[in-house]
Formats: sequence, C-alpha cells, structure tokens
Amino acid sequence: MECVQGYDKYAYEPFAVTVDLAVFTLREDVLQVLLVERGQEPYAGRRALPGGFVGPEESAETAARRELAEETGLLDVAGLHLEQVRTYSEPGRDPRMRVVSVAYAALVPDAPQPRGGGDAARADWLPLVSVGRLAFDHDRILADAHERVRAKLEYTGLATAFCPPEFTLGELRQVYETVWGSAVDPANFRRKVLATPGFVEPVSGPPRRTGGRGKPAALFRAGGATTLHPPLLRPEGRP
Amino acid sequence: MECVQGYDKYAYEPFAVTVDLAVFTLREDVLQVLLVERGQEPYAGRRALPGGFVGPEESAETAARRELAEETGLLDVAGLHLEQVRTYSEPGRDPRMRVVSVAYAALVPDAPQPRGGGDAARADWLPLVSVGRLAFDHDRILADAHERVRAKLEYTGLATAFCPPEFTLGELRQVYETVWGSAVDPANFRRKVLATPGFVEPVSGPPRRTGGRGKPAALFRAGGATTLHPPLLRPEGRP
DNA sequence: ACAAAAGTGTTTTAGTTACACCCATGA
DNA sequence: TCATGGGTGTAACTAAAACACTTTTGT
Repeated sequence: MECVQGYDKYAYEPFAVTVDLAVFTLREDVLQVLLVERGQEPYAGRRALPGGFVGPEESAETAARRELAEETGLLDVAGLHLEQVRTYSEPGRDPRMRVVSVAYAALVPDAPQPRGGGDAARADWLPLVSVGRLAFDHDRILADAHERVRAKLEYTGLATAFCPPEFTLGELRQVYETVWGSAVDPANFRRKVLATPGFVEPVSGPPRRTGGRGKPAALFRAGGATTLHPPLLRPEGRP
Repeated sequence: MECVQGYDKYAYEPFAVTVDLAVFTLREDVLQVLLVERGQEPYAGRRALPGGFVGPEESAETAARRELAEETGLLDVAGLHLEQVRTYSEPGRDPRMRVVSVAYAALVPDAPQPRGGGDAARADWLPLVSVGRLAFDHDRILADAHERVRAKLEYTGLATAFCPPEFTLGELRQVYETVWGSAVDPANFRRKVLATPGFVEPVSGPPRRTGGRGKPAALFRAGGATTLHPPLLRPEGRP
C-alpha cells in the first residue's frame, strides 16, 4: 500500500479479517482436532474450525489466542504453541461477504473437554481420520495445518507441545508415531533425542512414572531448542 | 467467523488488506531485492517493499502477481515462483489506518531493469546486504522472506527459479552459495543434484556453454520435482 | 604453459538401521 | 513367571565430506 498516492478508507467494500484455528491434541493415541458445529446457514449443521473476527485493537495472533482460550477453556493459553499457517483470501470463500482469514495451528497437551464457550456452538474433539467435509474451505485449511504440524515435528522440538510438562521418552515417541502414522524404533529414537542438545532435559528428581506395566521411565522436560540438528526424519520421507 | 450469530459488514472499522512483495534476484553473484522509494509521509524517502491493495474481486495471490508484473515489467509472470510467507496484522503497523498485509516472496531469474510502473515510485534492485532500514515493518517482512527462501532451497527445487531456462550445474551451485552465503563443494554438489530424481534434466543437444574460462559445462533444465529427497542441507545447519 | 572450471574417483567419517540383550515392574 | 516397556550395546549399512586427479577451455 506504500505506492498509493492518496487513498480513502472506504474506497473499497470492507474486508472482514478473521482467524481460523486448527487445534490438535492427542487422545488415546489418536490425533484429534477441535471442531464446532455450525448452527445456521451457510453450511448449517456442518462442522467447521473454530475462529472469529480479529478485533479493531488486536493482532491476528492475539485474536487467535483469545479464541483458543474461549473454545478450549484452557487457562494457560499464553504458553501454548500457536503457529501461523497461511492466509486464505479467495473472493468466494464465504458467500456472505469478503472474508480474509488467517489460519493458525495450535498444539495442546492433554485434552480437556471443551466447553461451548462464548458465542460458539458445541465444540468437540474429533479424530482427524473421521473428519468429514467441513464448512467453507476448512478442509483445505485443516489439511494445510496438519501437513505443517507433521513437517514441523521433523526439524523442531514441537512434539513436546503435545506432552504434559514432564514426560517420558516413550510418551514423546508416541507423539511422533501418532502424528506420522508409522512406528519408530524406541532405542534409536532415544539416542537421537538425547543426542540433540536442547531438545529435552532430564528432570533432576529420582521420580519415575509409567504409562502401563513396564519398567518405570525417567522423566524429561522440554528443552529450549527450537530447531533440531540433525532433523528427526520420518521413515517414509515426505509423502 | 463461523460462530458469530449475526453480524454487520460495517460493525468494525474497515480493515484494509494489502500484499507486500519481497522479490529476489541474483545479479553479479549477489542476492538483490526489489525496493521502491516512498514519496510521501509516513516514511517519506525511506525504501519499502513494493505492494498494493487487494482488489474486491482478487485473491491475495492474484493481487501479488499483478503487483509483481507492474513493478518488474516482466511479461511471463504466470510462470514465476510466488510464495506466501506470512501475514502481518499488528494494529499499529501503519499509522494511517488498520492494514493487514499478506507477504509474498518471489524469485526471478535474470534482473530486468525495473520500470517504475503504475503508481509506484522508482523501483530498484538493491543488494540485500546494503539494505538499510525500511519503512513500516518491512525490515521484519524482508528478513522473514529471506529466511524462507534460504530454507526452501534445502528441501525444494526452488533454486532453479533463479536460473535461466537452461543452466549449468555451476550456475545452479552459485545460487546456493549466494543465498546461503557459504561455499559448496562442486563435486559433491553435482552428485547430489544428479542423484535427486526430477531436480534437473539434461538438455539433449550437445551444446555447451561457459561462464568464464574453464571447461564448457553441460546444460540442464529444471525438473518437475518440488520436494527433494534427500534434502540438500546447507553446511552450517539452520542458524 | 598456466589458470580456471568441469567432471570423475576414492578414502574417510558420521549417522542411521536393525537387531540382540538386560532391567524393572504389573498382573 | 511371563508379558511389557525402559534402557544399553553393537555390527552392518549408507550417505555425506574431503580431497586428489583428469579434462577442456581462455589467456
């Protein structure tokens, strides 16, 4: 807009700017996504990604974080990983008016039952595999967000965002296996993770914990590393 | 916006939606970026990324491609690589009004002298290293776009977008060395590129060409591959 | 003849895979 | 005690880095 000599705020039909959220969690070793059910037209009865308008004094990220808190009921939304995926601006994507939407992907550790907070219709976790057709272009948005998360696990420490504050390496490995949909060798996984500086750090206390009935495992915290060297490549490359 | 019961197009102060372009090229083995000089306040005299409003019937990408054609004077803009980088929406980023901007990175092969087309002030190529402070938040946008391009070279065949239709492997290697800012072993580079299916394909004709005074090199075309397996990692990891 | 770049070959090294094996716990 | 998952060790394989070497041009 720098090249415009003079302009008028109201020269164009106004654009609405919204955020749409693809909120992922892991429940029972299944990747799930938070969806709302639309109450009215268009797409009444269809599921959609939660989202909302960006307020006059907000950035898109602030709006996304606010929506995330409203939809999930989580309290410590400040610490959650929120990542801008893409912006969708096709003229016809919302039949009612011109809407430009900034999409975000969020990763939350456990899965609190969502409250249909604020103005939202029912919000529910749904396994990603059983998501049918969504409203608007949300199929595309969800697919883009999913691919982004899958790729990010390879070269960032993002997987820890799915885990509670303290976790075992088995739990962390589960994250990769679930998101990638393929098995990972426990021994090699352990070595790679521990060999990557800043990925995880051991919890000092001698406490131990187990998910099932094996040997108790050591606990770790997320480290400060954002990018991994070398990356943790998934078995099949990028399909 | 799916959760809003009823809404009014004019409920909020209107948002303006714009695109900003970081157009990169390689001139004399230096990475250069296309910048315009602002004529009036705010930031009069400062350089800025070219860009403009998204029209009522356009998508952001369409608007970006249109601006690209206007600013560079290139004719075959349809084939150029254009990539959405991020969307910037901080409330104060333009002092005049609320502007949400979708940033794109573009890679163009040779460097035609830009015409100050359309409503743009003078547009000029400037080496990336000698870019001073830009208007608005364009420093940040340019940095994000640069990092995106650097990273994309690793795992996509994007580098060929900087090259003419037919190029030698030495020229292609120059692209990597210039964008990454570090030397690449010619022998190993050649092997990696040729071992990656779909990255480049040999030009059938026996013609040869040389940039300087060495042995003439074989010519290649860009292959159809978008993602590289394995990735072509830069020496220093990801700084 | 010499420098410079293309292209080929080879050695060395690092990383990954695919296992075998022991340990600690719940049922 | 047996199944289960945690944790360690190790040999085989594979990709990459480093570098020597030949080829073909311009000067």
